[in-house]
Amino acid sequence: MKNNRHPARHGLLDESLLTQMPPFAMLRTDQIREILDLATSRRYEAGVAVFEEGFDAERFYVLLDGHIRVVRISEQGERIIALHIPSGQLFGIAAALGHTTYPATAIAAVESVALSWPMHLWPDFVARYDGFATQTYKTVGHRIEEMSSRMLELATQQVEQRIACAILRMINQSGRKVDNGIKIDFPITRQNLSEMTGATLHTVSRTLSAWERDGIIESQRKHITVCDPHKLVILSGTLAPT
Amino acid sequence: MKNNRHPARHGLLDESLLTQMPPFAMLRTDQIREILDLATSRRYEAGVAVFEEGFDAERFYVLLDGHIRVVRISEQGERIIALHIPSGQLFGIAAALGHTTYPATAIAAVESVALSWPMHLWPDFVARYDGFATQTYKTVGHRIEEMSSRMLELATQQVEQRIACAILRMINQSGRKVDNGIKIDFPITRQNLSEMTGATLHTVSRTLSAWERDGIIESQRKHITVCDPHKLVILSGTLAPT
DNA sequence: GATTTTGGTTGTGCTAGCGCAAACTCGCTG
DNA sequence: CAGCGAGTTTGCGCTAGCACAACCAAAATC
Repeated sequence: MKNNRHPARHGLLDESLLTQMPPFAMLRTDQIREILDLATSRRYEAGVAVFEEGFDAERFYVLLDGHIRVVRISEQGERIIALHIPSGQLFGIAAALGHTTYPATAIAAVESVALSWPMHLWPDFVARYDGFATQTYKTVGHRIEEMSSRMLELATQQVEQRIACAILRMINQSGRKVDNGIKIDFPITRQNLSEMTGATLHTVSRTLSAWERDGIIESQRKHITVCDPHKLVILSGTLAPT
Repeated sequence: MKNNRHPARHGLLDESLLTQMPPFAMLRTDQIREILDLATSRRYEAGVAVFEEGFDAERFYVLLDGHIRVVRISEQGERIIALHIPSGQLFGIAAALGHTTYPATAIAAVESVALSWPMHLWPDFVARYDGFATQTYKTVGHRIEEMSSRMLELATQQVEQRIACAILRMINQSGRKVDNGIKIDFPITRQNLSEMTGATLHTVSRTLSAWERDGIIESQRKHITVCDPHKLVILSGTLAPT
């Protein structure tokens, strides 16, 4: 997934890009060709917003490479990370759920590449491509489940457990095996982690320091490697993060 | 909505029952007749579970009358209320989002009546009845938005603000105008409110007592009337509850 | 390679809200 | 109508985690 970082400008997109992606997995090559011909491809620098909360939901996206953070901001300016989107998934599909504007902001966590289509093609996609709707709604289902689990955590768990859950979740979704453990393969700062757990970055930092002392994790700046996942699960209160 | 509490056993259901409900609003009478003929109607006592987390998602439901609480329980036995379903809405539609089991428990908050259909009819409904899918996914969209707002609250707001948000939300969704203000038209205990906000029932009780002293609300056991919604909005930090 | 920026660590109060405990009040049931 | 159970109120001490603050270190920029 990390290769081929600049897949193409229009017309040069390779069919194989979409074949592994759930929403398109069961389509024939010629169908994928059609879809690609309608797509706009764009690269986003790390930190750049793909779309912003409140703006007209004109397009829907599929992430080809990279990682997206879905973010909401409270009136007091506090930020939370509602969701992480790994590559291969659809995002910005709010309009398919009846919204006219994006209900959250999508920010590239690393340099990312996404295809997008104007929203008016959505009904065509659903009608024409078998399994597209099903796969999409499955994705929605997962995200709902994840959100409800996170609500449960926020409402009932201590900060330390919430941090553990957040890390386990990221490992499950985007962990890469490395020699000394499993590494989260996109950058996360303590600040980010605090925005995922509703804690302060200070508390997060203290907690991670303690875990590092105990050999549970290793962390470089912006990167975390879990050496002892099992201990983390214990700490998390085993809410079996989704 | 409060009349006709025992709409019927099979075969005696009245078409008019469904015409005001969004998912069926744009259907012809004969289509509604078809749908009703396939439905099972059942009454649920207050406190009874319509379905439970983890069980096979065999049926989907529409609430004709009453109120449903969607509940999740943590491993430590802590409960949270993820959602309130007012009458007229679909619920238990997890299978349409790719789940094979219900991801949460649905409990009747008051004596309630719901229709249900076996899940295998879902694809037919979507295919045959125009607008059914659209309306359904709109509902899903609202619930996602509500959940994400609540995550934002849980992560960033103080307990008092969260309680204010929770009450405002219920008022918007199911407030009934009464002489001294607006009343939430289903029973809520302090315990319930604590399960919605991730606070203890003690703190909730204290907060409501203070508000009652200040004339913002009036409360009887299991019932809350908001006398001064504006003050509550101020207290809520105006996250514009969804 | 000096400087600035961004991210991380750590220490020290302080307080919101929890945990525990006790008592009180409706409304129901036998 | 006594007794019970469910819901509520209130007091008190304690602590998890926040706020504030100062400092450190990697990495980007010039």
